[in-house]
Parts: sequence; structure tokens; C-alpha cells
Amino acid sequence: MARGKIQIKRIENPVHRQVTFCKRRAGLLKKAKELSVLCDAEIGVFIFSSHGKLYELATKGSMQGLIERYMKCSLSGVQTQQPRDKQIMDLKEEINTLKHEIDVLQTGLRYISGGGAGTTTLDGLNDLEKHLEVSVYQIRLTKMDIMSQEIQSLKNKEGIMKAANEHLQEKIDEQYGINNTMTSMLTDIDQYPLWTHTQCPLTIQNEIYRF
Amino acid sequence: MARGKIQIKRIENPVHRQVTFCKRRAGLLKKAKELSVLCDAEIGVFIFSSHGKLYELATKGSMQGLIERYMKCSLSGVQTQQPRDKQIMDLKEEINTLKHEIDVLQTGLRYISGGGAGTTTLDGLNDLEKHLEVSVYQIRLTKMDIMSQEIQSLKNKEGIMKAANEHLQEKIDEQYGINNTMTSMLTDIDQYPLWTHTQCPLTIQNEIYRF
DNA sequence: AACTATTTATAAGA
DNA sequence: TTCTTATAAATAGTT
Repeated sequence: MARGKIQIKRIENPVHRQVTFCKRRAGLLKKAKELSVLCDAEIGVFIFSSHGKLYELATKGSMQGLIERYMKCSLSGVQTQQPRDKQIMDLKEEINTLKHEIDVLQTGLRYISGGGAGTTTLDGLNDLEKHLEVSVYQIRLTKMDIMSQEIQSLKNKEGIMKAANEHLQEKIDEQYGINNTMTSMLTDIDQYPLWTHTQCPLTIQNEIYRF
Repeated sequence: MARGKIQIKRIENPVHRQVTFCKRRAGLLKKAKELSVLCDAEIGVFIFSSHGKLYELATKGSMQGLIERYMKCSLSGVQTQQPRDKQIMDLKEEINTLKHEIDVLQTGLRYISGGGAGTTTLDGLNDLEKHLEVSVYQIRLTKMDIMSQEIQSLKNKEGIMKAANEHLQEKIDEQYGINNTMTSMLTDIDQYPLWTHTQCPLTIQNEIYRF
């Protein structure tokens, strides 16, 4: 986050990794403490370095107590005492759904990253093709959305701009009327395509004309 | 940390406290994930809100595994679990693992597809669209490839089949010549559209003619 | 939920 | 390591 953006992936240089580990570990624990104090939350953090060393933090009491509380909480789920079997079935179903999702993602990733070297069955390719077509369709919808928003915004700006230009034209006319000179210049402001603020040859100080 | 510095002490306004809790909780978990990836560390975080709700994160595997590791590391006592609860815990762990895997895959897919950035800008969407279109195009090429290979293969089979049929015809003719009977039958094998092996009225025992 | 003006965290360099 | 500093990221207050 400084002197250059970094990708969030394993740092290969061991020295660099160690330095970053120290810094970010300190940062993480600091943030955890702050959150605990600010929001009256009970927080446990443990960090095993890649070399196996343990760093821990437990706000409000001991890590033991926190772990016990964690056990109770994560077992009871959403307080609704479902029959255990139902709960287990549900969890297994969720696992299957997730596995299927992983399958799709893996296939897509393999295909795209391999430049097409992944799946080799016609059915697989058909599935993938459909999947990607849907993605493209969704992307186009989103693009349309963004573009129509932009068009609306530009239309609004155009309206404001026109009003501003007319107002300026009036001022100029007035000024020239007083000075009674150079009346032949800039008689028609509409000869200019539609000035943007920065392109406008007359600098506008008033914030009203800012966009 | 923005629009004004704050003191690190309990936020008394409950609404404000809740908002800050949400924001900082998300920030803390993000930082934990980043540290884990960057420095190859195994991290567990659990947060109990002031109202008792649990939020947790376990990088690389399950919270259960992390807690066990923690227990070993800190040389403390061990908890006891009922078998049913253990099973549910295990399933939840598996779900966490799978979710983590999905996270990784999605990140990878996003990285490869979009070149890294998010998908909320028009440029980003255009890039993504192009990328996916290229992928669809490649998929279609591959499909064409597979199909034309199949066609070629079928044509080859057709050729071999024809030769086989002709050879058989010769044998039959020869046989009929010796027997000197039924010479009027099957004089022209080409009157049959093109027999496949299984459709051929003459059963071929020799493996040479199998495809 | 979004949006910014700021603060904070931190990557790279010394 | 620790310090510095330019820059990225987080986020407090606001809309």
C-alpha cells in the first residue's frame, strides 16, 4: 500500500516476506484491538507464521475463554434447534452445491488460462460456451446501464452549460454596450460548439458553473 | 481515520457503533486474509459483537484445525466434544474450506479475465467482454476442430468399410462361383447405402474389420 | 449504501 | 532492523 501497489499473493522473497509479516501482523493486531475497544466486541486472533511460530491476541479475557465461547456459538448455529439430522443434511447439501460451483469455476479457469487446452469433450465445451455467453450478456446489460447513466449526466451538464453560456453572453453584451467597442466580436455565442468549463475562453470564478 | 480523527474508546452512540463495527470488521478480516496470503501464515480470527453474534475467519483450513493447533502450541488442556457435534463441526469446516477454495478460484478467474481490476468501470467491462468473446471464439474453434476430426475419422471408417465390403463381396462371389448357385443374388454390393459393421447382413468374424 | 476528505497503513528505499 | 516518505488503503462523517 505504498510506494507502489502490490498483488495479494505469496511474497516469494523470504526477507521481504518476513518484513511484511512483521509490519502487517502489527497492523492487524492493532486493528483488532481498536475494533474491540471502539465497538465493545470480544476478539480472538491467532497467527501462525510460515515457520510455525504462534502470535495471538485475545481482547477481554483469555484465549481459552474465547475458544470455549466460540465452540458453543458455532455449534448452536442460528439458535433454532433444528433436529440434528436435518441440520446435517442441510450442511451436506450446501457442501454439494459448493463443490459443483468449484467444478464450474475450475473448468472455466482451466479453459481460459490454458487458452483452450482444458476441456476436450464436446458437451463440456458446449456448457462452457453457454456459460460465457450468459456472462457476456450480463456484461452488456451492465454496460448499457452505465452508458445510459452517463448520457443522462451529459444531458444535464449540457443544460447547465447552455444556461451558463447564455448568462455570460448577456454579461458580455452588457459590457460591450457600456464600453461601446468591439461590438462586432463574439456576437453569436452559438458559433462555439458548446464550451466545457475548462475550454471556455472566459474564466468563470463562480462555483455555480463547476461540474 | 477520515473526515476527522477519532479517539480509540468505546463509541457510545449505538447506531454509530454498529456502523463502525460493520466497516472495521470487514477491514480486519480483509487484512487477515491478505496477511495470510502474502506471508503464507495461518490465521484464525473470531469476533463476538457486543450483542453476542459471532463472526469468524480461518485461513487455510478450518477453525477447528486452527484451534487444535493453537491448543498444542500453547500447551493447554483439550476440550471434549460429543460425536454428533463433532460431525456438524466437521461439516462446517468442510464448508469453510470449500468457500475458501471458491474465493481463490474466483479471484483467479477475475484476474485472468479482467487483468486484475474490478468490474465496475466501463473500460473494465469492455475488457472483460472482449476477453470472454475471445474465449467463446476459441471454444467454437475447438468445437469445430473436434467435429472436423470426427468427420475425418468417419470418412476414414467409411473408406475402410468400403474396402472390407468389397473384399467380402469378392469372397462371396468366389464362394458362389465354386458352389455355382444363387449367382443372381447380391451382384452389386453398391445397391446397399453403405453398411456399417453392425448393420452388415454378413457377420464378419475377423477382428481386422472392427472399428 | 455511496461518496469523499482525511487519516492510517505500509512498500520501497536508505 | 528501524526510519523515512510517497502512495495505497481504510474509514469517519456525510448524503
